[in-house]
Amino acid sequence: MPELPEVEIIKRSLFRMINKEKIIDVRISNKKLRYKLHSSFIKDLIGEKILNISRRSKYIIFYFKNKFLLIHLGMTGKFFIKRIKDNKLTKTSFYYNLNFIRKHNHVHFLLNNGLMLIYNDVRRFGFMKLYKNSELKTNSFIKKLGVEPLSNNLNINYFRQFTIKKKRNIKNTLMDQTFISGLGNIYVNEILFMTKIHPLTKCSNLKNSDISKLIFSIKKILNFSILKGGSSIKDFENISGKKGSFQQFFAVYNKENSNCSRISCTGKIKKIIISNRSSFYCGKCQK
DNA sequence: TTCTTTGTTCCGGA
DNA sequence: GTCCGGAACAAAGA
Repeated sequence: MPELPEVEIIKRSLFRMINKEKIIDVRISNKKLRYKLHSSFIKDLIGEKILNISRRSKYIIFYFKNKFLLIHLGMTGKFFIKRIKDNKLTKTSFYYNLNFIRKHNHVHFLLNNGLMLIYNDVRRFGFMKLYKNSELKTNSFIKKLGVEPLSNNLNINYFRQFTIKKKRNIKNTLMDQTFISGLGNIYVNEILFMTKIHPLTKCSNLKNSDISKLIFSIKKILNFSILKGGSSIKDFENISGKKGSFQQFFAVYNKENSNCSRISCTGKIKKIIISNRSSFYCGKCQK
C-alpha cells in the first residue's frame, strides 16, 4: 500500500531514470483502471517529452508541454522499469519485450533512452488521467487536497484552526485528505502512538502541547520512513523491485497483543475498528 | 464463501 | 444546514 513515503521514493526514482525522456510508444493491456483510460490516451502521449515529475500528496504528476498526467497508485499500483535488451527502439522490439511481462501489468511506456516504464496494479484501484495544463490549479483531485504534511503549511495555527470546533476523533481527522493530504492508516497509527494520544480522542479536547507533538511526529515519522525506503507490507516495491524497511520499525501497526515497545510501559497493543479501518494503539500509554 | 485492504461517496442521525 | 460515522464500492487473493 503506497502511502506518502512510498510515493515519494517512487517519484525520486522516476525523476532520476526517466525525467526529460520522450515517450516513443504506449501500449495498454487493460484500460480499465479505477477510471477507464480515455480512448485517445495513447495518441495524446506519443511524442511527448517528460519535462518534470513531481509529487503532491499521494499523487505523482508527469508534466508535458501542454498537458500533465495525474497518477494515483490506489492500493496496489506500482511502477517497474525494464531495459529493452536490443538497441533497436522499434515498435517491434517494444512488443517483443512485452512477452517477459508479468501479470497485472496494465500500461507500458517506451522511452527514447531504451527504458520501458510499466504500470502494474493488482487491484486496479489506481488511475491515470491526462489534463490540459490550464487545469493545474482547478483540477478536482488537486484542488481539494489539504496541506502537504512535510511543508511549513502544516503548523500549529493551521492545525488549531481546523480542529478547534471539531467533535470528530483525531484518527479520522488525520486521515482526512482535505485537512492534511497524504496520511494513511499505517502512518496515522504510528503517529498517534508516538504522541501517546488515543485514536478516539475528540479534536476539541486536544491541548496545544498535543498539537505540537502531533506535528512533530508527523514530520519525524514520514521523513524517517522515506530515509528507510518506505514500508513494504503486502507487496510494495520501488521501481527497481527493492523493498523498503520502515515496516521493521512499526510500533503498533499490525501488532495486536504485542507488548508496548516503550521500555517504561507494560501495556499491550490493542486493535479496534474506527470507520471501517483497523486501528492499533497501546491500551496503557495512549490515553 | 467470506474477509481484507484504501480512498471516496452517499446517506441517515444528531 | 452542518457535522460525523457507517456502509458501500471498486478488484483480487488468501
